[in-house]
Amino acid sequence: MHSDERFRSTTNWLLLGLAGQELWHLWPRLRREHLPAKTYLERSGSLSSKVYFIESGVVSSLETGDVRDPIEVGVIGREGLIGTSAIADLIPQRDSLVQIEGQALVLDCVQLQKCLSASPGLRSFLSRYVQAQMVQISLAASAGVRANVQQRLARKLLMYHDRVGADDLPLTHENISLMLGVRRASVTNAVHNLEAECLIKAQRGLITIRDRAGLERYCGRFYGVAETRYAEIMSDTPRTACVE
Amino acid sequence: MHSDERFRSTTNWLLLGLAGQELWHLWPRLRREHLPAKTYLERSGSLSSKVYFIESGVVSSLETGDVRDPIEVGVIGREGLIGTSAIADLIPQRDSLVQIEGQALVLDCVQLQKCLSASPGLRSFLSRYVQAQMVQISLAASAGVRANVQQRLARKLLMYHDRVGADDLPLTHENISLMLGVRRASVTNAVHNLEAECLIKAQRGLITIRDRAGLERYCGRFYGVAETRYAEIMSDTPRTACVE
DNA sequence: GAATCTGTGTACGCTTTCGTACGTTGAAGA
DNA sequence: TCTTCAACGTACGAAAGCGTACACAGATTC
Repeated sequence: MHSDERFRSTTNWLLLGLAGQELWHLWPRLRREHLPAKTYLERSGSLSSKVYFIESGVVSSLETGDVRDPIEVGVIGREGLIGTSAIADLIPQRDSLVQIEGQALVLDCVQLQKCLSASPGLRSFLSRYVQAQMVQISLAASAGVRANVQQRLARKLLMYHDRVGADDLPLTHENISLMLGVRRASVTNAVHNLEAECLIKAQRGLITIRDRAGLERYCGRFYGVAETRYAEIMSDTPRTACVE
Repeated sequence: MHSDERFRSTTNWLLLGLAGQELWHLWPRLRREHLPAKTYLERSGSLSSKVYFIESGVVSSLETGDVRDPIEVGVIGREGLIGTSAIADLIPQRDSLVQIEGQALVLDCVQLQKCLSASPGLRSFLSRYVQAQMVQISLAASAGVRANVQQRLARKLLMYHDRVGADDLPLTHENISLMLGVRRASVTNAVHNLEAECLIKAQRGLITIRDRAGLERYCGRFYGVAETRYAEIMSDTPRTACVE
């Protein structure tokens, strides 16, 4: 089973976190797929047939509201999956757009449903992930109202940094401005400010993280909570562990 | 079974939407409880032991982030329940504060878990409700970034109006300002503007809806989407119905 | 090498909202 | 009736961000 072991390696945290039994059901049905930048993995309101366990790259979850002016309410990478709506047997409620290319292990929705029925453990695990996503969206709402543009930029960069696992983030100001829901010029300005504090370095279409700790300090209370809660929620000590 | 029928009446939409079988499991374990204003039904990070199927009144879901300056990311009334985190066997991730008093049918979390295990239909039904909540939070994030104070006020009033089912909303400017994350003076101003357009009438601690359609128009794209999607999600035609 | 396009720098007046502060009024308690 | 207090009205300078516009530079295409 040596080659099998190699085959079964992944960088997706959810799959890594699954206990043997659940993974066994799932694994044979997964297919690896490349995720090119600027492609949609799902669109709000359109039936999607696949679920993506992200292994690398970054996908943003966009609230389109009434279609125009979408904003980024979530960021998903190797710690998560695209297609949570399929868990509840629903069509997607948000757009999922690949921001930074990568790859994913892909599962057919029908197969997912089968696995969920067969494995209560998987269902409860993914339910917890859904809650983790709610936390992220919720904190995005909070930051959107209370944080200024610089802080929101810093927050976004940190979230991307977490998921890319490298200091170079291929992002344009234009791109960022659309996600944050601000002017492109405001982003340029904010980037300059962060650069002036030596927290990042900006080149054409590329932002490099220079001082992560500094960025976190800059961001203050708007970064960290979601990450801590993700760890808590996805750790194998749910509710019952909190009871005395 | 005449008296039994009477006993089993409720105004909670979720319970009303449950098919007979699922409701039978649930009903004997429900106890009616009064929800006084300004009380917390659950707090982020603290173990909660109950789930509330709201029958009347309004509860707001607050993202506390790092504790100070909470903001309202969701509004729950007779169409929903408090305690979605318990479905995934997790502790609450947000605060739930009773804004307008009412009553609820209350279920113990342990009982809920039993019912969920016994009834897959219930589980899938409540999973869908969780998705509906995500939609609401997501749209709150969108509105928080893109809408101005007046629009956000209008949105909030409409959401409360939906849930109260009457035109009188007992809300103070102070109260609203905390939820929207703006100055109290900004709310006073926004209230005046809506009043000037004869959309509402404001008295001390009370806002009366005068022209709901007008409010919706004023609010534009920031109201309606969540409500439509709630209906879609909770209707008994999930995914499969969308496949040709 | 020229043309073109995408990404970035920058500026200016304008609007919204903020921070702060103080005055007024309605309602409830003494 | 008087007091007290929560709720509301209002004001003013400051700051953040917007809309718009135009110029420039690196990269790509022809």
